[in-house]
Amino acid sequence: MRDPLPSLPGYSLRRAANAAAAELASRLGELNLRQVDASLLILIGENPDVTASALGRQLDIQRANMVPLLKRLEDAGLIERKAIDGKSQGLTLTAQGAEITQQARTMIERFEAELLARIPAQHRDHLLPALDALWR
Amino acid sequence: MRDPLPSLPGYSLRRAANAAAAELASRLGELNLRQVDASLLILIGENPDVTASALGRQLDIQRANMVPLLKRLEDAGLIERKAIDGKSQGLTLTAQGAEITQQARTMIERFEAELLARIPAQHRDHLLPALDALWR
DNA sequence: TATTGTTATACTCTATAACTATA
DNA sequence: TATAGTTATAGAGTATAACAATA
Repeated sequence: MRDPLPSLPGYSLRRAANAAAAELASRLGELNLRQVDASLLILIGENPDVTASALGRQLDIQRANMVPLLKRLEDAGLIERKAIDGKSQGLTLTAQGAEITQQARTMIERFEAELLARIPAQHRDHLLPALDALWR
Repeated sequence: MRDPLPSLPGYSLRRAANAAAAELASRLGELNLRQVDASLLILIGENPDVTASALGRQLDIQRANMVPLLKRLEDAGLIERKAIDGKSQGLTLTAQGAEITQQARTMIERFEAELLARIPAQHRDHLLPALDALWR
């Protein structure tokens, strides 16, 4: 079939992102985590007592949508909430959450290394700077 | 906030793809098209009498999900179906569909050019080959 | 007045299973 | 037996509006 779409960077960007996301989702599934769960756990681990609102701003997730995401992590025993003041809650990893987060980080690092390994060497180091220019 | 995620190519891939998709969606909205509509119209224009199943295979969209997509394009008067044999239907653009498709292609080409222009020159030509290695 | 956390809700996208009819 | 088109449905993901309580 004639298909001019793959020559478009924006189209290839979406297809590559979808392919990578599907593969990572499959691997993180072994830890009963989705990508967004892993992102939240990593950020909470790096920023103890961070608030739900701050996490949402960092990940471009709206406040209202953070509620079920955090509830899921809390129900799984991976994070804890404690009141900072009357209206804010600080989030931290539980011991179990820290352990799962470390496993997820190891898994993600391996995945990222494998992703890069698929890219021909002469293009490899250009991917991240090029992507950064598109969203940061 | 400490955030190690942007250093991960897979994460940046998703963020860049989302940012690009949101912007293109906004522009195509002026033509009352979504990205998937534009992709379908372009492929149908390039491949007259293509079947719904073949389109789905090319775009990794399942047969069942093609039904509402094509119905929408047909209801908008952009595509037509005519029986190839007892079970297959050939899809073609209507005159109006061809016109809208041309407008979409012009819009997309401008968008793609602007995307590439944002990437520093020394990285620009590496993006598409790097992405291709991740999904093709 | 702005922000935090929350509830409720709706819409889109996608995945799965099943069915009919035809090649 | 495999394929094309379709229907129905369920699950994610996301967007919007509104509310109470607090900074």
